[in-house]
This record gives sequence, C-alpha cells and structure tokens, in this order.
Amino acid sequence: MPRPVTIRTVAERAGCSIATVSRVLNGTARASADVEARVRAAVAALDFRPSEIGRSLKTLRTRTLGVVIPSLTNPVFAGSVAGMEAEARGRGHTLLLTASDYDAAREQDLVATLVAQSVAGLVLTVADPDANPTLDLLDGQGIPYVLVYNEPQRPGRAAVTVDNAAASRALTGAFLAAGHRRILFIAGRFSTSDRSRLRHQGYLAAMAAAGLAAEPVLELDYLADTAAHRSALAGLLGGPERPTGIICSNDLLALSVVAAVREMGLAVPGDISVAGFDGIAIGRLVSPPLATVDQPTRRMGARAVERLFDLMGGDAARTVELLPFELRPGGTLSPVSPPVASAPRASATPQPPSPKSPSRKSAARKAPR
Amino acid sequence: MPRPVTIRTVAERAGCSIATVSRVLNGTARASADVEARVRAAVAALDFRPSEIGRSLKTLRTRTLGVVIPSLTNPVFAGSVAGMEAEARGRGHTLLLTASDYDAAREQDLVATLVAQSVAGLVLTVADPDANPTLDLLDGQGIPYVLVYNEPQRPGRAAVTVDNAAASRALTGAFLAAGHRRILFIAGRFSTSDRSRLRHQGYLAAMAAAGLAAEPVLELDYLADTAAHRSALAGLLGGPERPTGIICSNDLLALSVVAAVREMGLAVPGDISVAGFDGIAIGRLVSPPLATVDQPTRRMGARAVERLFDLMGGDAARTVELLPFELRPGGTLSPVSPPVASAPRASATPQPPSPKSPSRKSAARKAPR
DNA sequence: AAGCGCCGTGAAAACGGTTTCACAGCGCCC
DNA sequence: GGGCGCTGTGAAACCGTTTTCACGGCGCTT
Repeated sequence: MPRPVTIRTVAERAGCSIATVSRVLNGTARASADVEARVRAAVAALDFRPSEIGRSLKTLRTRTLGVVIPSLTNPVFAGSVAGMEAEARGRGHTLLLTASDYDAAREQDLVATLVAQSVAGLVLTVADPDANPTLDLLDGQGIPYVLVYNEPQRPGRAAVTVDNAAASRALTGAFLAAGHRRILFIAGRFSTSDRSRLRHQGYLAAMAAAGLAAEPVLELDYLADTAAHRSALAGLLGGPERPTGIICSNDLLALSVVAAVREMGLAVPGDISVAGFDGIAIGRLVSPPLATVDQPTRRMGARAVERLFDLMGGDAARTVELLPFELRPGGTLSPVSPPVASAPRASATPQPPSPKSPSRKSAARKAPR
Repeated sequence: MPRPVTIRTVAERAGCSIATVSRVLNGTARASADVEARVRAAVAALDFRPSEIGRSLKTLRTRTLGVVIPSLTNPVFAGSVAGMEAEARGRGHTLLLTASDYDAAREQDLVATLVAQSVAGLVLTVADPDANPTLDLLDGQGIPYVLVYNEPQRPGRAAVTVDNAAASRALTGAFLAAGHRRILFIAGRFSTSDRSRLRHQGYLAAMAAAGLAAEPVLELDYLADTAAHRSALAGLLGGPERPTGIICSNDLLALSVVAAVREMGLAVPGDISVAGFDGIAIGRLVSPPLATVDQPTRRMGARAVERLFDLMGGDAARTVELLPFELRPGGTLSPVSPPVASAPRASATPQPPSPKSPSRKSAARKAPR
C-alpha cells in the first residue's frame, strides 16, 4: 500500500517547502505565480486533501460543531438538525451528533466528549436550561454554544426558540373561540422538557384569563405507545363531563392521543378536538389534518448555527431569540359539538375572536364542577 | 484565563513523565501503585480529559465514524442514524453526520470531507451502490465502510438492508390475495434510490407470477407536496378502469398519496387500497393504520456500526446482510370492493393473517360505498 | 550609490498526545 | 556471585499542519 500523501509529499513534488504549500492552500500569503502553479499542479496530481487533524492540532480548534439533542426519533429534532447540517456545511463545518435520550447525566457526558474533540462550538437542546451544571461548565471554559428549543429564563445564554407560552395561549385561545370550556392539557414529562412546562403555563394563563378552571395536567411519556396512552386516558374520558378538547404539548403525543381516543370509540374532532405543538410534516397528511402550532423547525437549527458562528466570531449577545410561530387550526380542532337536545342554543354560540369568553359560558361550566 | 490543562500539566502535578501519565490512562502498561495513584489524583484534581486531536494525530485514526445519508427529514434515515449513534456511543465513538440531499456530487464531496477528518470508518446510504466513484475511492484507499438500505448487486461491498425485492413480492402478494388485480406502483425517483428500483422489480415479478399485466410505474418525488401528487394521480384514477390498489415505494410517499386520493373524493381503503414500505412509526397512528412492510430501521443502523467495527478489526467479509422484514397488512389495505351486485363473493375473499384488523371495520365501510 | 523596506521563501518550532527505545534497579537461576 | 531478564520509568521521536522567525534579493527613495 502506498504511503499516505501528506503536505510533505506535495512540497517534494512541487519543489518547495511545506510552508509554501500551506500558504498557497490557505491563501495566508501570496506566492509567486510560478510556485503557486507548481503547488496546485502537485495537489491535483496527488489528490491531496490536508488532514484536519494536523490542522486542528495547531489551532486547537476543529471545523466541527458539536450537537446534543434528546432524540433523533422525534422529527422536530431531526428537522432542526437538518437545518444545522445545511448551515454548517455551507460554512465548511461538519456536525458531531449525539443524542442524550433525555438523560441529564448522559447530557453531561456527551458535552465532555464533544469538548474533548475540540469542537468549535455546540448546539444543544437540554432538559433544563436554567439549572444545568453542563452549561455552567461550558460558560466556565468559555466555549461558545447556542440552545435550541430551550427558553432559558435567566439572561446570559444564547438560544433560538419560539415564544412557547404565547404559542400555547394562542392555541388555547383557539379552543376557547371554538366554544370549548373543558380543555385537558396533556404534557410530555416536565422534567425533560422546559418547552412542555412553558406550554402548560401558557395554557394555564389563557384559561385563567378566560375565567375558567384548568383541568389537572396529565403528564405522559410521548415515547410510550398508544395503548399506554389509552389506559391513561380511560378514566378521564369516561363520564359525561369529559373534556371536549385536548391540547398536547407536542405533535407526536397528539397523534398518539388521537389514535387512543378513536380506539376508545370517540370521534376526533366530532366528540373531542385535539391539537398539538410543533407542526411536524406528518400532521398535514393525516385526516383530518392535525391542528397545531407550526414552528420553523429547520430554520431554527440553521439560525442556531448562524448565531453560533457570531458567537465564535466574538461579538455577539447571548440572548434568547424568538422565531415566529404560526397557529394552524382546523382539522382535528373544530367547534364544540352542541348537546344533542338543545340545537338552537348551540347554533347560537358565538365565535368570539378573543380568548376572553362571555361569563355565560364560565357559568355553564361552573355548574358541573 | 488559565492555560489549558494538557498531559504535561498532569505529569508535572503527579511528579512523573508524560509517558507515564499516558500509560496509566490507557492501561498500555502497568505502573507502580504509588505512581498510578498520584496520576489519577492529578487527573481528577485538574479535571483532565485527553485531547482527541492529539491522540488522533499519532495514530491517524479518530474515534469518529462518518455518516452520509440522503436526508434527516425522512424518519427512516433519522431512525437508522439513531441506531448508529447509540451503537457508536457504546463503543466510545461519535458520529460525524452529513446529508447528501440525494445529490451524487455532494455525496462525493461529503465523503472527501469525512476522509479528511480521518474518520475510522463510514456508514453510507447512497443513490447507486454499484456504479459509484465515491465507493471506488474508498475501496482504493482501503477505508472501511458499510452501506445501509443499499443492496449492491455486485459482491465486495458490505451492506445491511432487507431483501427489498422479496418484501415487495410479499406486499404485492398481499394485494393479490385481497383480490386486487389492477395495482399501480408509485416509486420514488429511481435515480436516487436503489431501494425504489428493487421494490419495483419485486412488484413486477409478483405480477408476472400471477399472470397479470403490471401498470406503468409512476415515478414521483416524495419530497413534493400532496398537491403535486394529486395532480400526478388525477389522470390515472379517473376512469372506471382505475386501479384498486396502489403500492408506494416508501411510507412518506404512501401517506401523501392517501391524502391525495382522499382529496380527490375517493375513500381509502374503500375505493383504493394503499400500502407503503418502511414501517415508520407514524404509519401506526393514522387511521386506518398504513399497510406497509416493516423493517427494523434502528436495528439496521446499529447493525451497520457493529459490522463496521468488525471491518475495522480486519477480519470480516464484505457481504450483504439481510435483516428480516415483516409484512404489516390491514388498515389501508383491504379486500377489493366487489362489484355492487355480488356481495357473497366478496365476503368469501380470504382475509390474510392481518394482526388486528377488526372485521367490523371492513364491514362497516362496505355499507357506505 | 547606499540604505530602507517589502516580498517570497525556507527552516524550524509548536500543538498534545502515543510509542519506541534506553536504562536503571532488582530478583532469580544456575 | 554473575549474568539474564523483567519491570517501571523517562527522554525523545513522531504524527501533519500552521505559523513564527530569519534571510536573501529586489526595487524604490533620497
């Protein structure tokens, strides 16, 4: 087997020193036209690509970005990674990808691994962006990073996300506007997702603003299968006082809940309206389409990388950047079904444009409570 | 800011040479208990993690695996990458992830980039595994790699996939057993997917074996939206001779086709049965569940990494390994509707061993038709 | 015509590990 | 008791690149 072709091989063939080869390739200094031509010819003839390892050793910085996400199986994260990859590639960098499986200890270990690889910076989605020893560590070492999908409450951490609480208020408002009063919120595990927490808070705020009592939150594991979700829902959807609407803290959960509700013999949205968050592509293909809050998933990943480069450049604020979300109602979210007997009253139900609901309605739901 | 802590810092603190520190950390040679304790104490006190770059420079091999897939947006690839990541992590390696966007030129460029990073090996899903200059290049340089989802016809290339032709024959067989005779095959672009080609061949073989004429294949871009698919289908589903079954070469395409067919006013599976390939998770959540051929996506990624390590170890055959697939009929694949008059004949149509398709449903849907 | 400065270039150091080689000390065997 | 071999350790080479420093030559200015 032939000896590997290094910068020395090229220099030898071009009849110059390795320093000159390096300079020609990087454009760090001008070489005479003659020498430059010889170097380029040698590089082409030998098909030489400089070793990133050698380069990195000198600068102690690679052209690599570390990525830590909870899971690739969730299309939301897969989509954002796709955005990161494209943006990084456009800037001559590659992605070192790791998944934490929602495990805080693993999160820490992965970051340590990535740092040992001398990544130029990191993009992370963590369980808790405010109380997080891993991020403290990065701050301490001055390693630039940008959070995605996290919405840290305390200042000093760069992040790209959407206004989750506002999005949730808007979605809850859409339910209220459609006449729903008993609205159940089903959340992914709070401990592994600040998104889930913030979206729940938005729901609580919207319900409170409408003078309605919020239902107790149901925390579910979105990775579990539909059967598990069905049994969790069984007790809640049984009686006549069952909710008419369910808001799920993400689309995967929502799709599973839709399936579970249907398996229980209820119609969606006929008996129960369901909506999710994230706006994953599949949501548009199911019928009826899943009501959701669409967020620019891919763009968020790309934007995070953009900001990471700003940070690496040195002059950039470590702030939370909120990208616009878009309410996508309809489909699985429909006006609440009227009680079978009282047709005229139900058809008279107004469509209020704002979440603030007429007091008549809150009275209506006060009775059963 | 403090000077970075290197192996020299550790050696100084432990009062020994850097060689000894290296030996203790790697276990390459035994040190006296005394020295070893001092080294470990120093490592702990300084929170030292050896730089992967320094290590790699010596051996010219990193603990990194390069991954090239068409796109992260397709859950099939995202799932297989998840499997790779877990397996690689378990073996102390990380993943350098890139996406080719189905572009052969980019494929080549990405591989060159990854090779320049001195990856220990590669896992690839390429457009054409048989005529591929990129793979020839890797073969030439002796860099180990394993293909995933590709099924190279010529020997000498390691791959992990399923028997796509057999899977397609089985799925087509399920349509035939359900009484379908006019079965349309909708394929992703042949030029970017040998899976698509092989699955089409399986369909052709099954049709020929049944003595039936195959419909002309319809090649579609699965990334296009449902509207595009609807217009492509418009002409084919119009007349009375329209197909009763559609096989799509992947699940994303199938879901989009289901949506398109429904938007055209036809029922699935009432008027037209539809099935896909891959067994993506979402397919189970839609109603009715998408008929498909399930393949162990995540396992395939993990297995590819296992085999890559075998290859890197030196003694392993470069063969195609076929993992088992599982036909998942039912849902969107139902017995063909009888001509309105002949009810008894239809009920005699054998119901292949579909796991959970309740007969209630097919009965229920017969009425409205 | 002399000196200054710039330009192109090469030699060599530096980066952070691993690994080879050498060597000292010690125990064991004959 | 002498030599052999093994063990623990350190010095130094080495990996491939970037970058600093030095230097020779040339052109321009005064």
